[in-house]
Amino acid sequence: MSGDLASSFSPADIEATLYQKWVSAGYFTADAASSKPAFSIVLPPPNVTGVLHIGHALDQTLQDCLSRMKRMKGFEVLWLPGMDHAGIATQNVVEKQLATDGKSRHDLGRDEFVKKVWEWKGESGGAILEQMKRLGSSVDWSRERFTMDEAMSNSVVTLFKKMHDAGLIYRAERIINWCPRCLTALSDIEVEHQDDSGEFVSVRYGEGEQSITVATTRPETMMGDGAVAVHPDDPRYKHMVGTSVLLPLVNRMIPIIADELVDPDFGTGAVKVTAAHDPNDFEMAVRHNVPFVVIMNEHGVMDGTGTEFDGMDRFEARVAVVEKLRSMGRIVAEKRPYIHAVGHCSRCEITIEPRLSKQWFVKVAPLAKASADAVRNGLVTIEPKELEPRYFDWVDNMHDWCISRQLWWGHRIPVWYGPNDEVIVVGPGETAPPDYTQDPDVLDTWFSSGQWAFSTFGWPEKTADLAKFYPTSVLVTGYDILFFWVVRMMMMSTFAMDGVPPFKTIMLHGLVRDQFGKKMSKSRGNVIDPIEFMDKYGADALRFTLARGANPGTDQALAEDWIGGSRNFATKLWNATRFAMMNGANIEGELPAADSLSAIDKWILSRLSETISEVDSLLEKYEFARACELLYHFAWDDLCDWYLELSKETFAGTDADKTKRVLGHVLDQLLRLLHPVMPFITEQLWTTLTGAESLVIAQWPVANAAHVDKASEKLVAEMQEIITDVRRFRNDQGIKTSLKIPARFVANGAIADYSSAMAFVLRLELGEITPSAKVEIGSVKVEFDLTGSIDVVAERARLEKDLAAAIKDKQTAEVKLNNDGFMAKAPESVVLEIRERLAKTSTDIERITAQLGALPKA
RNA sequence: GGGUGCUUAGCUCAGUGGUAGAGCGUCUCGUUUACACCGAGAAUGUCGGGGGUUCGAAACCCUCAGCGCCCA
Repeated sequence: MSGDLASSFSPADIEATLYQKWVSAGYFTADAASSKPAFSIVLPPPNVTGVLHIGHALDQTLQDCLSRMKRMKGFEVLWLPGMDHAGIATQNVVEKQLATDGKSRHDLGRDEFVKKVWEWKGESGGAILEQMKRLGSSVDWSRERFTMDEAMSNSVVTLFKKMHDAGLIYRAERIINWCPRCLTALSDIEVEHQDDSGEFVSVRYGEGEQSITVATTRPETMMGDGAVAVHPDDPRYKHMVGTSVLLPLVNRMIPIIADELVDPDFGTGAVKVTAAHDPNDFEMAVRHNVPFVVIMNEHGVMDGTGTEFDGMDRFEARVAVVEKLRSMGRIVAEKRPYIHAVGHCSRCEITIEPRLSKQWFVKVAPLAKASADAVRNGLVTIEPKELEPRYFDWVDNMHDWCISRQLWWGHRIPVWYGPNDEVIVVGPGETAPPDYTQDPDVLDTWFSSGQWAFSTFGWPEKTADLAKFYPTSVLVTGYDILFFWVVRMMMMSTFAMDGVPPFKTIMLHGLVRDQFGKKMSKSRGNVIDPIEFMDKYGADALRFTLARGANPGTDQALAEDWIGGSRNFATKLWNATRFAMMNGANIEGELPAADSLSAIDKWILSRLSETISEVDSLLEKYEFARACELLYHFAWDDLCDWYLELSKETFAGTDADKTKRVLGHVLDQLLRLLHPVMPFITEQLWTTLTGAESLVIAQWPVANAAHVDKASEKLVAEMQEIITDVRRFRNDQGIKTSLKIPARFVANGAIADYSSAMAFVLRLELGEITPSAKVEIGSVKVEFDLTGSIDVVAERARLEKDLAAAIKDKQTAEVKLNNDGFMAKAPESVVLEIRERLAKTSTDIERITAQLGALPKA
């Protein structure tokens, strides 16, 4: 049967074929009518413009691990894939394409442009989904969704109307984040704050007694000032509150107002109030009836001030205004560079301009409260729990959400305006009166992706999918989008689904960083391309590395060397399975009864049983890293380095049937356990070993408690100690590993039965000998007949090192046992353990001392 | 400024009260018929500093220092 496995493992030879096999067999297709319990995950939809990056690879590896494990556990698993239409990002891509022909979207017109975007999507969009297949993601392709699909659109319009009717959507004139390049409003989360180098200028307003100095980073907006504000308790300005000062450049009188919002310790303690161009100023203006003076157009160009600055870009104007003020002697102080946080468009990086405009908003307070309560009441669990405070911090302090975008690519706002300013929301299947016109804007992308957990199941129709798979079992995503997407999913789902949140658990993982823990970025040149590494090392190696690094909620560093290490692990599995099969490992019939097995067989079954229960419980707790670590060491250390080695003597003999069966069982179970993390290689090995159809639909291992055998574990631990010590002796003595040494075991009890197994591993020739050297471990003595004399210096060094270690251990134990407090208060088991340690070290010291004394003088 | 983490072997990180661990790297030896993508052996840590609690602290508390992230 081993002929079925190539002599070396080549991932590229099996991956694509196996994936195709799984998809064709329909293993990933969920059945809503199934009687099995449901386990569902919706894939956080990647942008249609995106390519697979290492973060996706991590995210999907973890989701696939869970999906595959649950499938093996007998759940009806649905992992639903799809993509996000990514409004601004996608529109930008297509606009850029048009620009190469010197065209803008306006040259095409709205309908033509949207058609163009769809064309682009058909040709180049969604490359990422093909790349997912490389990873082995077990998603249900028959249910692939796109946030701009008609069904999604139906959901979006229905929910918009429902929210509007509930008073949760309103239209208002507010200061919003405006991108002067994308020419659209943005929500708070689409703005990235960076520390920029700017300037901080103090300008004197007014004349003589009636003057006040304001400090600002945005002098160019002063022509839009409607007031100057001070803190009500500020003694410097108290007498001026209620009076007016002259606003330079435009020569307008503006009032001095008092507002708590002003920080008297900041700058001069007096700030200009530019109601139409700053969110804080806007708030103050509303409180004090300060007029809104608009001085800039949508492109960020000065407009309507009636000064020479009209027509200048905002940054040009900033310089020019300060220059003019300086010539007028009105600049009191200047500070450059002044480092402060400035908002940038997350899509094009241009500086955001706060802009007064009429937009649609979601009133988030009641939604956010329901979302917070769902977690507080335990309806939804956040894993790891340490990230809960971050979640609460966010949902408890949320601003209303601006959802209208001045774009063409997206779900059009289902609002129509009548000739006399009537406003109606047109739901699915409804039509607006003929003389009405639709709002030209589209909805924020998050408004549709926020519905992903139920719109994908066919809501608002009462579908079988919805009934079976909502709420989803777990959401797996990076903590970096907790506030972007997760919170929106929570809010919209909980509202739409009558209080049932979209998932039972939110499992948050960290970011993948470079080998030094630095953020990956194009400019640093430290970006790891998952495709490149899958080509080089195989998908399983990449997946194993990522899963092994995935400690809950924390970032992980990733280096090519470590992926190489996982590839080595895959190769190890391959070779071990090949070797096992060459030796007749099989799964025929029942496992032999425990009392008929050797201690070595019983030991590996015991270790297997422990590994199964630990790995299972760790995976259920989303402890991927620790689960992988256990599997790695069970496979490499216990199975390969010890069990296979210790079994070689048995395989060389005539009574190997039971061991062949045990080995077959252990491999069978191990491959099942590893399958969720390393689906390809395990499938190949397991189907070869068992001849069964597929590991994808095989059963998840269940620990057999009866196999746990502490006595055998202790015995094998003793054997390991003996073997290690003899190896060290051989090594210190410079005896070639290939050289067989005549030797004899002097041992009593169970350990004596395994002399030949140990001798095989150690390359000792057992027989009656005249000993010329020995190694003693506890009560076991291994004597050797070395033809020449031994290297006394090396042997003395070895023994002295052991002696020193034993003396040190003995002292630590003595100190504890002589400590009255310890004896009085430490639990009995601990005291017992220390006593045993003392006894062991004492005999060790005696024995080693005697051995040292018996050594010939150098 | 508000919040929240982190500091353990050369690097990246596990380790929630009982003799300090892993992977990668390093050194020595090795063509032992699964595997050199391997095997065997070895070296390496006042667990950031200081104080405290405790019979016992890498772990719990206080404090200082340094680094990071999120939000403003």
